[in-house]
Amino acid sequence: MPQEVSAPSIYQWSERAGGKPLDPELDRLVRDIIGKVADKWTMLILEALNDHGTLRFTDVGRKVGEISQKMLTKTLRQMEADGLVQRTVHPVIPPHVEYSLTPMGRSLGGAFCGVWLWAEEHHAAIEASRKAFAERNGAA
Amino acid sequence: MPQEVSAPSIYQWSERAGGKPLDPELDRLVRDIIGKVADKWTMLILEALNDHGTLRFTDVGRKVGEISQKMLTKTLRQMEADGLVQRTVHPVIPPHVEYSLTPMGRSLGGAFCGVWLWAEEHHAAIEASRKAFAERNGAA
DNA sequence: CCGCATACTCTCCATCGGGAAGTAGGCACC
DNA sequence: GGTGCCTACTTCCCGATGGAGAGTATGCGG
Repeated sequence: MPQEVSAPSIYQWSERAGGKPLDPELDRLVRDIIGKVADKWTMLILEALNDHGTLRFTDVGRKVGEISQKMLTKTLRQMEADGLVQRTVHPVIPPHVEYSLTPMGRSLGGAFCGVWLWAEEHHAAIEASRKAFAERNGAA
Repeated sequence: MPQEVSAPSIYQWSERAGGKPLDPELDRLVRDIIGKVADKWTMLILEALNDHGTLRFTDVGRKVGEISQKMLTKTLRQMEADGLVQRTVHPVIPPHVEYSLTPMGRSLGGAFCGVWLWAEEHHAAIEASRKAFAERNGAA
């Protein structure tokens, strides 16, 4: 896939950021962050922890619903690395680990709020669009 | 992974939606939508089309940067099905296909604006957190 | 005839996620 | 003593997905 190596990417960002040009390295970093956090599981976990405060591993899974232990582990670990959640390990057996949002995690949850609202407002339109698309394309 | 079958999921949504209870079927639909749109490529394509208006297939790819033809095709198709983009086919050879945002696509782009801003504001903190996490965990 | 353009489609292969089960180790109960 | 329970992961098998690269159709121009 051909790729522009000139300013358009910088132009994009400068528009959104109100005129502040960003260098390609920062551009890559922001994309990496988006690639990590703009993710269904991250969003659901942010919501679960935002709603309930501090939760243990299995409780996070319960609140999120329908997530494999593997994805839960993976996502929580990424979020911990990114500084979105705080993981507190108690030195006991059985293991006792708690997760809670950091202030940065909470602010990301706030940023995603509009997206959740958008999905709720537009679900009917999307469903209708999908139906029309399927009919136009003779899907099974 | 155990899963709660009772009200908590409804409780979550009702909080965000300001008291409006949602049924499990709607819950599932909203999650499906989030799973489809809360996605790096969708976000980047939304931005590219928002910035540049109408673009041809290869131009979308150029503006987005570093995306495989396969992912570009797949994502555009999903967005078309969801009603986020309009795909206009001209009956010519070589093929001439244009993509542009629908009003709904534009509104989703607006909803994601806060997330982009968040990533730009917090990239340094995330980078620092990742570094500290790597040191704490003896990563290679 | 050959090369070019475009918007996909296809192939090979590496990576990732789902589903299910395994693991460690203290505690309670029989 | 043996067994089961608990928790937070880790591991295994296998199908799904994405990356890289090339192929495809077809009219036009040199």
